[in-house]
Amino acid sequence: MSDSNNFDLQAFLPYLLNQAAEASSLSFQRVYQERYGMLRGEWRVLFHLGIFGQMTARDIGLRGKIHKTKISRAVQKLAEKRFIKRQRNADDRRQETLQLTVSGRAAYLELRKTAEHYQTDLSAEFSAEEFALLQTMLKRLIKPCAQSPQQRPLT
Amino acid sequence: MSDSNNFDLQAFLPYLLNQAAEASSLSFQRVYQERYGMLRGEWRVLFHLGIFGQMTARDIGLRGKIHKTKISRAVQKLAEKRFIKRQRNADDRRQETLQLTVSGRAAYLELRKTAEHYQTDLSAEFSAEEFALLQTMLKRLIKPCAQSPQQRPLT
DNA sequence: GTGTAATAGTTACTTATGTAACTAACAAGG
DNA sequence: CCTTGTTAGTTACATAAGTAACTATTACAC
Repeated sequence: MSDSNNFDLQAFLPYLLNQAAEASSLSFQRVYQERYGMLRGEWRVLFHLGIFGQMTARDIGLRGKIHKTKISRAVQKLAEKRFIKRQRNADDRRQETLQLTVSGRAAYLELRKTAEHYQTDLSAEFSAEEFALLQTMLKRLIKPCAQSPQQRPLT
Repeated sequence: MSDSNNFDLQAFLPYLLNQAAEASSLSFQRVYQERYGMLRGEWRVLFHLGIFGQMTARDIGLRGKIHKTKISRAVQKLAEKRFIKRQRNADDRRQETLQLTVSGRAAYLELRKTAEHYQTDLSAEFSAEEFALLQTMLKRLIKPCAQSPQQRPLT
């Protein structure tokens, strides 16, 4: 066994997950990229603010496990696009409170609708039970592997 | 509904898959990176050659859906490390036949063993049926999204 | 207060990678 | 042959992103 050539790369979970993540991202990516000129980090920050309201960069990083330099850059781009408003916090002047502008909220709602449709399409591949199980299993995979604060390149 | 804040980012499949892919890659990455100084593209090429024997860069790209420039760079690195042997094909002198050297095969076998252990650990989180279903579902997600030949950044 | 440590966020530097342009080799029609 | 088109693989250029160093601010001990 230690020399037989029977390793199944297509069954190796990190590889499989990576391929699935790539494949499942393509269509959605096209929308936020071609329509709003956003990168991955940007839509993620946008969604965090759309969902949770005003947050600091730190909050977003903790919740989304995103490295602070990625957030810093995404925030700059989103501010240039006038999608978010930055306001230094009076209590602690190191922090900045971020929130969506009107057009930022519009972009968020538009992208959220796209995401919902996309999710519907993806889930149509499976039964409701299967899909729910898939989500549960993925969440279980995420938790135990205590993710390092720094984000690393994928396998 | 179009303005309510109930979108669940943690349930959005491209996001979930991405997080799961990242989390599940970390430990394995540590091994191939710290032990062999390899990047993602390199272990993938190494595994293709370990599993399928000699191949051209083109073959690897087709099978693994990896962009040719990534392969070209990975092949260079692996050749520098003396893990693969490159040989111009006599029939068609554009092509190069790649195969593992003895030390390349040793690295492959070592990493494969690591991968197998790692896979075992991951699968221990679930029942055998659940784990098999997870793999099946991921494969189904990969197929329909006809992946573009160029690899794109993840969502 | 004063000094030390910790935190929020930015920037510099290096490396990685996608895109497109390129070289070299083959194929096929004339 | 010679031209046109295609393919295997590499390289150049621009952009993305991780690491570490940095600035500014706060917290805490003394």
